Amino acid sequence: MTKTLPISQSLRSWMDIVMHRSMRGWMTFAKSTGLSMPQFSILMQLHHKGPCGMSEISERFDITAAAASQLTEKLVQGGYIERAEDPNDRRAKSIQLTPKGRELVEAGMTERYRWMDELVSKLSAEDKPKVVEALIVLTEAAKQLEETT
Amino acid sequence: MTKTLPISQSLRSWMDIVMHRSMRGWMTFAKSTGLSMPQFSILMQLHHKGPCGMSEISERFDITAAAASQLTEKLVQGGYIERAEDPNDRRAKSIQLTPKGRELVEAGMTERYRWMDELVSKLSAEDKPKVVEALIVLTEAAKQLEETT
DNA sequence: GCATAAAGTTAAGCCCGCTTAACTAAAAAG
DNA sequence: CTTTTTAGTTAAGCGGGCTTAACTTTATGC
Repeated sequence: MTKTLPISQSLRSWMDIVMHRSMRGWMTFAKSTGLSMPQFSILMQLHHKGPCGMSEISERFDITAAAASQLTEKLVQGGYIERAEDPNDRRAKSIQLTPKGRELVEAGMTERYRWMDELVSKLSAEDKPKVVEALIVLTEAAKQLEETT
Repeated sequence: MTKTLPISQSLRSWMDIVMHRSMRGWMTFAKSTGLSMPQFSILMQLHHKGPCGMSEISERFDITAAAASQLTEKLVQGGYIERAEDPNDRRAKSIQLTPKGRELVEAGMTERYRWMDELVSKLSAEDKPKVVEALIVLTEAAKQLEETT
């Protein structure tokens, strides 16, 4: 009867606990840097997807071009990103992280990873390989889903 | 040499992809409700931890009592929460979700769960039991970690 | 080549979250 | 019973994000 405890339920439990934890950690870190969440989110986006133009920022975050421009301006003045001219289209600007920006993002990730490492340390030796296997499967599935979206 | 692909790395990959996805989903939903993120976060907190007083809000979100008071005031006016007097301590107010508030939170969760269900549908029949097992192990470990913190 | 569209920027104005400071009311301490 | 502490509210003011509107500059369509 409980042979296969519903998989979706186990996923939900896991995600609930993890999201709660990570979300708070993320916001706390963002606040500690003195950056607002929108600003921090832009840095994260640049880290994940690499350099991009203004228009992509406004699309991604669903804000007007004006808002994107103003947000990035503050990040430029903070020294976290730089605006370069796109040689192919001189209207466009290529936005990318500066070393300082990259450093900050990585510090945030490190913080998040610390919790994960503590989590791993709670696992028994025999559980670990199983967990690794499952995580790889899940990650693969998630990537597939990203592509189709 | 690659016998045990580092477990922490597989966890990180998984978390990276999942956080990115969920975070965006969460903010998008919050925005669609017309509530700000701080407001929405308070509703989520109430849902997870149940009714609480003002002081707990300000502690949790690391804001002053004044800020907490103003934020909740807006949620009260929106009809999402209600402030009741604590009979034991007439200074204190017990804040809790109204049906409307609960509905909204649950709609948000449903949205998040939809993605997970799609994910599950990508898994092969033979992978599922393994994944369930691993998730249970991970959830257990995470709970242990919560307690000690 | 000229009109139109596209990529960004700038400024004015709005709402919001947050803080400090001054306050009310109830509980605890003495 | 008075003093002090605790829980919460209110108001003034700051800075931030966002929007609209007006503008500049570069690319494209015909």
